[in-house]
Amino acid sequence: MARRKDHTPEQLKTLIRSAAEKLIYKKGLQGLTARALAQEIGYTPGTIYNTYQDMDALITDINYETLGRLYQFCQERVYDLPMDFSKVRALAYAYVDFAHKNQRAWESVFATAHKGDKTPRLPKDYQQRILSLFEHIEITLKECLNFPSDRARITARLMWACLHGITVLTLDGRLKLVGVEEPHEMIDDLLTKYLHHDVR
Amino acid sequence: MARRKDHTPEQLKTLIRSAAEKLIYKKGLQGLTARALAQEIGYTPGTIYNTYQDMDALITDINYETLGRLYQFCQERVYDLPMDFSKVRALAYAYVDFAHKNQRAWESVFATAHKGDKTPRLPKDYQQRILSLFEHIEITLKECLNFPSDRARITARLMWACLHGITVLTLDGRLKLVGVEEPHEMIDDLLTKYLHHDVR
DNA sequence: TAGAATAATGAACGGTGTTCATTTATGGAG
DNA sequence: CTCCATAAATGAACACCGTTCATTATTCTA
Repeated sequence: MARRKDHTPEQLKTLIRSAAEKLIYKKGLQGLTARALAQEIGYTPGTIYNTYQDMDALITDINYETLGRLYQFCQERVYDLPMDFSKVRALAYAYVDFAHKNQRAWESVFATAHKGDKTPRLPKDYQQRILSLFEHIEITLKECLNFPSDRARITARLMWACLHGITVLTLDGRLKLVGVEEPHEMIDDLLTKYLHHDVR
Repeated sequence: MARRKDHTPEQLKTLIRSAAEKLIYKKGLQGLTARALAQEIGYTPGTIYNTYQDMDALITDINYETLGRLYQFCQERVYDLPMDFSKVRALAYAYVDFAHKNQRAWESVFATAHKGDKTPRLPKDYQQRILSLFEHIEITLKECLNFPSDRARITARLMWACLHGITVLTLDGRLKLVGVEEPHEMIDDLLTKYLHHDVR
């Protein structure tokens, strides 16, 4: 068949993306193959390549979507909280909670693909979305803990790195062996000591 | 041909492993394929499967080796340092420095393989080697900063998580965009605030 | 020296991403 | 209403991937 026009190009793109997200949710990145995806949406593999240049572009698109959801998730968790330390903590909790609730999608974002040597420069929108996450922490530090701008910048990045490490280690089933405590406890420990150093 | 016996089984295992490490060093995990590896050592793919059950077992073995090198690297960096904060800091530096010097190998260790759902329980030796790393930090905290045992345990894990996060974010070329400062600076910032909170 | 044991092979299977000539349904023009 | 240009979907094909295993060639043993 050809030109079925069951879907407009945009509908098709959405269809592909949501089917791909479903596959990642169920089986992880490994489960996302062109053929499985095609089967899922009732098309053949070739069709996917009319919409996305390659599977990598699709994955990047999904990761972009995931970053957006992460951002929104963090926003909703903290927007109505008082402007004090509890808001900073809630923001940190939100990050690891999102990762745990969306494990496979989150792993996909940070999977070290590194196909060959080419560092695949990410699209500008994608970069901007990452920056937004940093800015959110940065602003929160300024507003809630009265951090000066430069200090907030540095701290935001360090905080993110630590959160990221905590998340990786608590998510990765292989490392369960280290007896990691609940991530929230680790965050409490980190924040009360690291941040209060400045605050007091 | 058959039974060439150019190499004893052990020689062959070493040959395979070092050739595989070379491939990972040059091209990353993506570059390590059974066929490329066979070519590298002058055998055919089938031969590899006489030595290793599958490619995963080979990778696990290499990662085990890498963990050993990491441990030794950290030891050598700190063993002759005075028993104070500078030793703790040197240990943290050692971790990120090793990761940067052995980028591809380090990535291989922490690559979220997750083939399917099966969490591939790691060999006992492998687990022990990870534990050794934690213990090294733990002991250092006790000896250099007079941490009580339980506090050292918790702090060692948190410290490792943060180091890990810092390493990931500074290594991943895709995330260069966040303007991460030198990892040493981040570590200084983290340690002086987080650890000194207890020390003072 | 004959035969058993074993190391290495390489063809084959089912999987992957990707390309592209071909086919086919459709929207518009005559 | 018919025809055709256009666009959409196909599916066969290519070059890879990990893995298996009957076969082959070599060495060791008796």
